[in-house]
Amino acid sequence: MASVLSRRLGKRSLLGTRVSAPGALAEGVLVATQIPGLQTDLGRVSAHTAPREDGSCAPSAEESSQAPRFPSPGRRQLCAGQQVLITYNGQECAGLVEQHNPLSDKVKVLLPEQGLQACWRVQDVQPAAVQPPALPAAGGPSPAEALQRSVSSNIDVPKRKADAAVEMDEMVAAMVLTSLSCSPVVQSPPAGESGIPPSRAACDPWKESGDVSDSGSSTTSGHWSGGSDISTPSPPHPAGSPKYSSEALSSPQVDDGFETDSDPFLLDEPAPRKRKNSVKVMYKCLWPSCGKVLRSIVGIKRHVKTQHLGDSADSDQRKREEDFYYTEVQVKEEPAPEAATATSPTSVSAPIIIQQALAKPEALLVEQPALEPALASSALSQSAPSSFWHIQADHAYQALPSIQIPVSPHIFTSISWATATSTLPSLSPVRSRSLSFSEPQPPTPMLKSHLIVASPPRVSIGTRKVRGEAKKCRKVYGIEHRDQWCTACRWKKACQRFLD
DNA sequence: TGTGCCGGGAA
DNA sequence: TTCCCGGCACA
Ligand SMILES: [Zn+2]
Repeated sequence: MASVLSRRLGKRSLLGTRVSAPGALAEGVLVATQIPGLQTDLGRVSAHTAPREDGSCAPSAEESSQAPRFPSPGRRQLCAGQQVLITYNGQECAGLVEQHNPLSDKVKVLLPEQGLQACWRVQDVQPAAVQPPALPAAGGPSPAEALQRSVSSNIDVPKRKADAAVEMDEMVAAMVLTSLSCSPVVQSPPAGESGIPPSRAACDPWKESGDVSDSGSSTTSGHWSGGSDISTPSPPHPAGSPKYSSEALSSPQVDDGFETDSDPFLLDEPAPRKRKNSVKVMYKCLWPSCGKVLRSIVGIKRHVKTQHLGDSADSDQRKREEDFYYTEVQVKEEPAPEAATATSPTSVSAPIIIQQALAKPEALLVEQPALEPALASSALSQSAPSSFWHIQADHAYQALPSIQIPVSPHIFTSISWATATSTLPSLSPVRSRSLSFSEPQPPTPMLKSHLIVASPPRVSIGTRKVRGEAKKCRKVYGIEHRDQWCTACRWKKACQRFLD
């Protein structure tokens, strides 16, 4: 377990890196992506900044552009997303390369400041990098530039080789083709291993991807509660491959704690929102050179469509394509390990309860954060696995209700990364929430609702508890010595002194 | 029939 | 909350 724990932690910290990775993928050449102004158009909804909280993807998201580091000295190859300066209206303005056609030597540049997009000849476009700091024409350094400059200095220059990027492209292309030819559901991770680091190769891609998003909410201790994934295909998200690799590149660390479980009950649950430690779902662009992270699915789709697939996304194919270029990532908004301290009202009310001592540490540390409040509290208060507390104090009877409850198996929840969402039926939504138990559970769905999982399975509602054969106070002391009975017995309640 | 205890009610 | 008891299930 310990290992799991540590792993989990690692994962957590990892989160950020991963997100920012995409940029890295591009081998540092191209990079960032959007410009604030531009984004407005694309769906500003996204809080590109959100991920930043953990310092993760700050740079990659937007303002930053590593264009300055653009290596290619010789022939100018502009990459999408690269920041350039062009002369517009006799003025130099910063722009973003959207597309570079080497054949015609035309560069499609987006001018966020002007809010337009146009084609320039390559000669007319110069990488922003070349510009001396003060250069930014008339008005002095454009805010965007300044920003970028400062930010870029912090960016970790990706170690990836160019060929890796190329492979990525191929992979992606293959991916897309594959996806178009067959149902995404059936897809299996393409042999895109080429771009995947060895460390990664050994791991189950799906798990990997799943974990990525889930930051510490899942637990490895569990098993696939779902047992047989009803939707075997679901985990394999179309975008799996691209994403996979991109993440791999950025974060060698492996995460296998991920579990998917297509429990029908949970499928449609707005899990992310409910998480105590609020896991934010973001959508990351998987385009090889783009690491854009948007908050809304619509935004990301639009981004992919407009930025990578071309605006003319009208064909059915196109529409689908975009789905393959983004993935859902989950960003932990704030680590809330303290959640463990939050106790359920019931447990609090019973001072006698000592369960903390027996509570599995990992349960508290690991799953707790992932649990939704209701679950969390219940699970917490009874984290001692199937054990009763024998309270010596006669008055323990009062506390009985809370302690006597056989501890129900821990319920861990984890969010598997999901790309497709319910809005994309064609892609077979893979969003799922998995539940795992610390103890083996019968495949039978014992959870009618995740909210009631804490209810002790042992005490079947409506059925009387089978009377134990152990002698109770009444028998032991006899009616004549009723004063020696335990309180419970005196009150005709379940004996507290002689537990079964 | 005795025992164990749930559910409910009175103080 | 504390205490008591009706009444049911079970042995
Ligand atoms: Zn007793």
